[in-house]
Amino acid sequence: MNLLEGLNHAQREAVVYSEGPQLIFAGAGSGKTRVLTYKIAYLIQKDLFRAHQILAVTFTNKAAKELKNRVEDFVGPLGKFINVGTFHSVCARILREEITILGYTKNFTIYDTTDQLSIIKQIIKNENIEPEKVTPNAILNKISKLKSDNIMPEAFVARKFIPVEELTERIYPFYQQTLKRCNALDFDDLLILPVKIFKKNPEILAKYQDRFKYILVDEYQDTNKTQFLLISMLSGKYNNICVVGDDDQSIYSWRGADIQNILDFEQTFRNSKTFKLEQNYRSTKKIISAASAVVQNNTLRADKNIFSENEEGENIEFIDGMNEYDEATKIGFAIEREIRSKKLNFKDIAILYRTNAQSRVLETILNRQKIPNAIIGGVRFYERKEVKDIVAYYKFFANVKDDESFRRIINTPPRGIGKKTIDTLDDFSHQKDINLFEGLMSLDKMDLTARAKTSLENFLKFITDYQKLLESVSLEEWARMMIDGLGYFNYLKSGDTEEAIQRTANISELLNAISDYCSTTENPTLQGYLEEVALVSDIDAWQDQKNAISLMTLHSAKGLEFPVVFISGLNQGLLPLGNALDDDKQLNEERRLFYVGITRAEKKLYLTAARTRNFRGLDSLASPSQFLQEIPAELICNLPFQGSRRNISPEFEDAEETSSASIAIHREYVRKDIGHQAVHSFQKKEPVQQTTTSTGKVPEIGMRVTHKIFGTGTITAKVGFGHNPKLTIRFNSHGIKTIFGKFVNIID
DNA sequence: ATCTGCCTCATTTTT
DNA sequence: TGAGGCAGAT
Repeated sequence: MNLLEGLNHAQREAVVYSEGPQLIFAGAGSGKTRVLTYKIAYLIQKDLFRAHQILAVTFTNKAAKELKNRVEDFVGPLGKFINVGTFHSVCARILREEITILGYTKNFTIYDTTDQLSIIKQIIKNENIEPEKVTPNAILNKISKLKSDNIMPEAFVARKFIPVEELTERIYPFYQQTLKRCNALDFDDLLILPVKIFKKNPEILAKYQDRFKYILVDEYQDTNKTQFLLISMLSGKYNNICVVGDDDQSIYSWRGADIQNILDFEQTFRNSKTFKLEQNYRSTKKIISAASAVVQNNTLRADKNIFSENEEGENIEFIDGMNEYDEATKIGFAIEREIRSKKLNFKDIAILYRTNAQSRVLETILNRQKIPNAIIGGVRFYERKEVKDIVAYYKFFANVKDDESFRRIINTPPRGIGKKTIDTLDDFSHQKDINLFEGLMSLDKMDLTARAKTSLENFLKFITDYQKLLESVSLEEWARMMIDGLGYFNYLKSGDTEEAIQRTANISELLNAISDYCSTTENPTLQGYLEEVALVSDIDAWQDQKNAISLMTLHSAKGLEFPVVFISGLNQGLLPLGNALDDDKQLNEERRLFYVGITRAEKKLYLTAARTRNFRGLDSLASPSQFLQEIPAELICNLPFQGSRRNISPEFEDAEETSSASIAIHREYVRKDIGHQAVHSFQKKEPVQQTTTSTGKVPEIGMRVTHKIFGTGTITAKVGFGHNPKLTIRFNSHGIKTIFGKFVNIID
């Protein structure tokens, strides 16, 4: 088969070029994956490189798998020898071979964010550091940021009088030591340690330069400095590197991605050649026009002109809800209409949002409307308590130096080892600078009660027994036997409560996943399984064959496409997100995120917003996103809030009153789960009850009041004057609400 | 040692 | 709103 058929001119040029560094600017929907696949197949077919000499780095494991399969379609079984993976998984593979040179062992553990945070908190405690209103989270973010810039503790100097930096300077060295003592790596270590090894050991670098003679990197706009160093080192000898990306789709600067990597490519890699794919095959003309118009508002972007020769298409549709429930309900109705009129399947439709928290309301309402839906992300399977417990055991068996897992399992299920005993062990180990498990080995030297000692000895025996067992039975069998030996099912109260049933089911699910792993992997190991678990992304776990509406964040949607797309929550403060509002750089990134969202849509795009939203239990006014204005009016129907309504005007305040009252009523329905009808009647805009008559008194802070729905409460804040100011009220049984004065009665 | 309930606090996106 | 931390009860 001729590989070059079915490619346009620009795509063909990009595929065929193979004389050195190559940058492909690939606009959204321009056939990027196609070019990557064809290019790899071309390199192999033309015998320019052997399959195993090619390294392709993708953004998700799912994309890696797809790429591999598609290459195999062209070049046959040979294709499975190409090296494909995410930066993190490729690096993990390198480290499994080379890490001993840094003093770690090959069975290292990969720590997740919870583990990282826990370490920071312990350091703060152990070193008696006064956290002066800097959260552990802020420190962790700072450390991660440093690591993505390839700055290790010894190279970091804090700027004076910047508390986060000063604290980080103190904590970072301890943090890194702790990881090493635990034989554990965080996500950033996976990238930074190979760089460290390559720098110090040219012979090891040379080995990998010869192993990976041709390197391709997808989504290059989202690489950070460490990733850049990695690929420039690896490609340093043969200079065969091809990167693909789109600066307009850079959405990961918050985790260190540096858009400069792609913008500077031509200067950094000498004799490079740049290609541009500008024709979009995915979306209608109207969608592309809207996307271009929006992104044009950004500064600092490479010059490009994306166009579509597809049909004109339908207008973009704006939907306006009273509140987020109303917004979701209207999305549901629109989905039904789309499916009926265009004979679509549920899986042809996606709802995108800025934050995971938004999925809850959408899910509730869609379920009520009986629209099958699947949430990607949110509370992940491996984050659930029972699953984390068991996985912590597995992690500990794979690497007994893993103190974080040790802490988690030492008394779960409860075996009589309490806080005091653990503190003793902790102090002992900390003083001797050894792992908790090593400390446990010399428990005779500790000052403990006989009872505590026995409990610890039993635990130790359990561990050694099952360590031995692991050597004599298959991983799959062992995984189950270990859980049985623990009595974990009993601990879950083998029983009838809804919760226990769910948790037991999750453990079974976990065992299934292990069976799956064992039967699809050539040489299954505990450590290999754990690595897979640590590096799966939400999208990797997505079962796209299922016929359901997909709900996911805009970030997760990168690289995907759907005939019909809803972008929800187009409110100021949400998209763009709150603190991006006064920072131009961040605002640019939010806009790119919106751009990514728009360009996921093939045929029809809906943009939705709500007039009020509940934030942390507080109903508050929401104004439409500034991005809506950036879409040319002729491309969109029902654009609201035009003219004077942009700013909060008296007219607008009225709207708020009615809606906050209806929200209260609505929410009460939801609470009582009268649900279905409630939502529909809400839809029909039942007249709002203008209930209470004013008592004649002016509400003041500290007064007790009653409300028709929320009962009694106390006024804690007031905005405005007279009989009808905006009040913040702490209700006895409904928490804090913001309500207008005329809806409450003052108690004498 | 373990459990319960109250209080406080909050950035959001993910490997 | 909801998770996590902590004090006090069992």
